[in-house]
Amino acid sequence: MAKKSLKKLTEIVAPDFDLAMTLDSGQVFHWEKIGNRFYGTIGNHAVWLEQHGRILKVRDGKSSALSGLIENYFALDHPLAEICDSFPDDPIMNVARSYCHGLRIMRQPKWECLAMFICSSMKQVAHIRQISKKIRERFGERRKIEHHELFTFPSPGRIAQSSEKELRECALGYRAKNLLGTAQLIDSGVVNLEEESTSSDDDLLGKLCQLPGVGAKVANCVMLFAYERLRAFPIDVWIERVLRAQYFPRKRNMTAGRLRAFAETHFGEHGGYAQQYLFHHARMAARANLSAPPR
DNA sequence: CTCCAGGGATGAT
DNA sequence: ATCATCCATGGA
Repeated sequence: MAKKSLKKLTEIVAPDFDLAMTLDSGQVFHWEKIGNRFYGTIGNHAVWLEQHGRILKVRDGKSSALSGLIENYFALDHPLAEICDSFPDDPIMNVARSYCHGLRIMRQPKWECLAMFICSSMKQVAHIRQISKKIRERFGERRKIEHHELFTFPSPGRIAQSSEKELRECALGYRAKNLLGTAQLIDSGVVNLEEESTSSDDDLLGKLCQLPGVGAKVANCVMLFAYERLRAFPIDVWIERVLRAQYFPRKRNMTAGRLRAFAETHFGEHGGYAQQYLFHHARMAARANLSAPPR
């Protein structure tokens, strides 16, 4: 009885959910796939997850059942069918919608999401994942789950008391100064990420854009992935290419501003979901073209 | 409005 | 083994 393990295996019913696609869609960067399992942290909890059809198996590293935490993190309560129905009915959107079945926009911890998207600027997904790993290993807290070692994401205070030099050693380059500056603003209380939960979309965008290293694209990612602002429509080069090619193939002088205005009205109240589906589909199509290039 | 630094992985030669 | 490419932000 004394030796009884505190670890728990939990099963969660998760219909309309694709764990692998969700974790590989460029919204989160620290999950590691080993065999059929995905290892990672949710806040301070280390877990692994395994999907079998509509069942999600979850192993917690310490104790306590975590179904509520998991359901919230992966937004299993989002009415996905309704959301997909709200997308515009046009050819590229229809392809993306059927390709991305089960892809959900997660609810990530705000600071962790903000910090990673500051690090993401001018980087490709593979490299962002390495930066995430290095920051965690160097500044995070160690957690063990079975024989695996995972690290939590360090607090703003922990980053604030590090140095630009140390951060540069995590391959951040010029982003080190931005991450440090933002961590200091949050740690000192000048900016309170939790308090902004009640701000309007416009106010939140404005607040986020005041932080060093945060422009419109990063701010919109954080709004979408951590503040559940499902209208937020981040426009990066992938999405810009899709919008230009699919909706304005012959217009040479579509400015960035006009594209943004179009996106905000065309994709509706769940524009962020539509963006994520277009983004993921475009990336996967490009990946496929590497082995079978056109012509 | 345009131009450009910036860093490290990844793909091409 | 080098060379080109990918890319958000911020400042000139």
